[in-house]
Amino acid sequence: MGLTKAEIFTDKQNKLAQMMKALAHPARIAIIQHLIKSQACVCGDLVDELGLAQATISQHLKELKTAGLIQGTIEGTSVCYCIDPKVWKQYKAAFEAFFVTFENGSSCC
Amino acid sequence: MGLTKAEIFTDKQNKLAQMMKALAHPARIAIIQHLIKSQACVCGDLVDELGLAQATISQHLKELKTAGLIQGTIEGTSVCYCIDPKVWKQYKAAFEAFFVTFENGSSCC
DNA sequence: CATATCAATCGCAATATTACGATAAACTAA
DNA sequence: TTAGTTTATCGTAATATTGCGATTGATATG
Repeated sequence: MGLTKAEIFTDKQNKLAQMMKALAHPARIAIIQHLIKSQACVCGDLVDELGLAQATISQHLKELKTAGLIQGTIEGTSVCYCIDPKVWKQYKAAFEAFFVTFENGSSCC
Repeated sequence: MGLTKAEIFTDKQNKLAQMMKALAHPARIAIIQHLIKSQACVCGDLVDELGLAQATISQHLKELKTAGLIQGTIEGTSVCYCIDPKVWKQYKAAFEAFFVTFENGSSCC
């Protein structure tokens, strides 16, 4: 079916899965890392950095924007992207909260 | 195309994206959480807990097993699943390492 | 042995994702 | 205005994911 049955899961489960999904592609990881590395705002040189077509990059940027992880401000003809620190912290906290639920456990089988 | 161009990204980027993907579905999140909650190993009652068909649960379990996050040992007619603490720690470390790359930053645009 | 139970796998249908060329929209500069 | 630059969007093709019914294989139990 390809259609996730979101209604049978909790809001938290759906949201966490959505967060994971936003980062579940190497291109989006690479975009985030590039935005972080180049301290200042980075515009369209992502196309040169990664080996993907402009349309593809734009699509990934859109997904990251929809996820809230990045912001884009128009600057002349180009657009300036950067991480949204607030959302970043939320992601970080959500991931930490998830991973902390299983600590120092030993496998039982 | 639907085919990720893995060869243009680094190993780390591909691996991290793969990890995210393994958890990028509410059913898999729910499975993990259920395994954690019920301290002891839980076998086939996942089908009763979540509202998904047996075949679907089995498929998600397989993906989690492929990701290394869970182990399954046969116990009579049923199978006993639990988290692999070693891999869990690796995931935790990888996610932390990723999120720590952007700290106390302020949005620049 | 026959039957019941549990989990994995197969096969299929519906939908989602990834990628890209082509085009459009917005702005700059000449 | 015209041409050039940059990014978004559209349309399309290839592939992946999700979900489930049906079947299979393995192991109990009568």
